Amino acid sequence: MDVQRLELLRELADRGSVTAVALATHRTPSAVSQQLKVLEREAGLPLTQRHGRGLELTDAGRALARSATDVAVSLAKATALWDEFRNNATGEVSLVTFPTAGQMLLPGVIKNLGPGLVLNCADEDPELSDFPAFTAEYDIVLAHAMSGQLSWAGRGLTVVPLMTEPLDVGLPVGHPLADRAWLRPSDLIGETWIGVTDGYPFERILHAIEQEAGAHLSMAQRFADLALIESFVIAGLGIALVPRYTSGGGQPGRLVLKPLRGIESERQIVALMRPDRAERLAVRTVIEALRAQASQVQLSHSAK
Amino acid sequence: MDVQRLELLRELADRGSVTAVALATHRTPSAVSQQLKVLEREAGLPLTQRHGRGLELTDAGRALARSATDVAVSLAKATALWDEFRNNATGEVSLVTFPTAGQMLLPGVIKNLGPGLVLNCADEDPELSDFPAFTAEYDIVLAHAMSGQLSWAGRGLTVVPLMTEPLDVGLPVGHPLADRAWLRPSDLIGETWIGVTDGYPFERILHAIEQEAGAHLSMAQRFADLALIESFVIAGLGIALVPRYTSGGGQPGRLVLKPLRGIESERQIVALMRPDRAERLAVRTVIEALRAQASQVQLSHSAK
DNA sequence: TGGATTGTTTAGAGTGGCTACATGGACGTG
DNA sequence: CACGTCCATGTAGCCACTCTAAACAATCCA
Repeated sequence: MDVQRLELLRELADRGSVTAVALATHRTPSAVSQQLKVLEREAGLPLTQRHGRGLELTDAGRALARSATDVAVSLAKATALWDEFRNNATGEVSLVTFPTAGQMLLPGVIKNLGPGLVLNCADEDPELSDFPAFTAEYDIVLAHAMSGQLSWAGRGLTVVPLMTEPLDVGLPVGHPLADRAWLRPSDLIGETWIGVTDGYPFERILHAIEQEAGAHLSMAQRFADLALIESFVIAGLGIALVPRYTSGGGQPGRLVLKPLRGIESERQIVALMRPDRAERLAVRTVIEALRAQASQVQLSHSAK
Repeated sequence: MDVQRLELLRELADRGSVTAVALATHRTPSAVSQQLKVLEREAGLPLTQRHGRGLELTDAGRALARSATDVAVSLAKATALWDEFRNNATGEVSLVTFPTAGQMLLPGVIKNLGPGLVLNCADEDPELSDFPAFTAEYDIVLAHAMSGQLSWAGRGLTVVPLMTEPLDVGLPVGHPLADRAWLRPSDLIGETWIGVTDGYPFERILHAIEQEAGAHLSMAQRFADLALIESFVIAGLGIALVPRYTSGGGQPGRLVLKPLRGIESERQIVALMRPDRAERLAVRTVIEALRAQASQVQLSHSAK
């Protein structure tokens, strides 16, 4: 049972097509196909079956792919170990983030990384994105979800919580509610809202507000981009739910944030990784830096 | 980091010399040496160092070898998984035993194994043997030790307890103590003893008897072979400590066994394995058969 | 039906690990 | 102290394995 072949099977489980695996592993589809065939002959039972013009795993194939993850993890632990012996946390680490988390965390993280450790970042619109799917492509995936809503459970991914960020109600300066210390769901009925795009995690909170207050919120607009939402709020076109630490960056002093009481209103920001990648020393170093930066952000806000 | 090379390092840790590794892996020493060199270059730090005319591992090498075990284990789990899918517990399993355990367990085990599963057994005199060392050569090592005396701890081996066997006092028919239901250490002072060879596990019990009774036991002979000891006891030349389930096989009815009270007098029989080998389906099947046979032996004795 | 996409086959080329043999230290013994 | 032995390591060449390239087959969609 060759490890490389097992790895190929695992990639197939993650990516779903021979061509995708070939692309990801810098091989031709032919090579992948041949190796899978050899693996199947060794196993003595079919691991894949044709489905349309594509290929899918059998139950045996899926089970084997899952155990291939364990192999990859222990192998990654071994290489991490010898990286520690050389204390050599170098290499490239790739990361995707959704915009606000990137703006809040990444500059500080990159400044604090030692030489030889290169962090390649990209951002991806969270609106329609399936965060776990990105773990095939990137070492670290920054994701967010409402607390208690574990949208990435059960896929065998490593999840590292980085921080929880309160979601406040954003108001324009001079708004009637702007001199309150905090707001309750019932205060918010009758206001015009700038909402988020369907499927966006915040939506759940808005529903909770409606439920708690026993009335519907009138949703004037729906946007995905936070800066856009804020500019609407500042312009007096409505109020909106905004994350506390990442709002008002562009136009400070013109947006008032009020905490919500009566319902839990916060999002959790986590790092998602394939378990084997999570073991790499370079990756672990970046994760540590992310956690440090996150707690620093939280600290500096609670100090104010 | 190639798995095969890691495996070679692990073998080196277990066997201590390049030549031994080469012999065990059906390669020439040259091939082993070359691969270790490649591994060292990949690691970027020395993993071995010369010691006399031989070779020994550095700290880094040892650490890496240890993590190589984890890799081997997860790999073995993977192959066991697909053996389960084919429910194909076939192959060869090698086993060493000390004589009495073999006589007690192996015939029944071999009879109950399915076709295609070949169990190759050997016996090894336990007198001078370092049981853990045999795990390099055999898949399963049957070992015994006094309860509470874990002579094989801390080597990263898998230990499966099979049974605990009481050690009784063996007496010739007609001996003055032979009509007692059980014996205490103080009863045994003044008797002539047939002892075991130095270093044999039973010795500890004899010391415990001396300690408890506050007197020395007179040790007439010291033998390693149990059948020899028994024949001396039957001939009236002394009394001896004998394992309850495996004694009297040759000459039934001429040896009387009496349980000891007042000190714990039993040995524990266990199976020792390298953790990766323990995961193989064929090995696990044999272990299951051993446990079943062991509990059957215990049951049939307690029924009498 | 024709083009696009996806997996598989075949033949050929390159790489990497193995064997065989030779070399060079380290130990023990006469 | 020289000799044989034991052990690890170089060197050259061979073989096996896995990759690429290109043709092929099957399916989907327009």
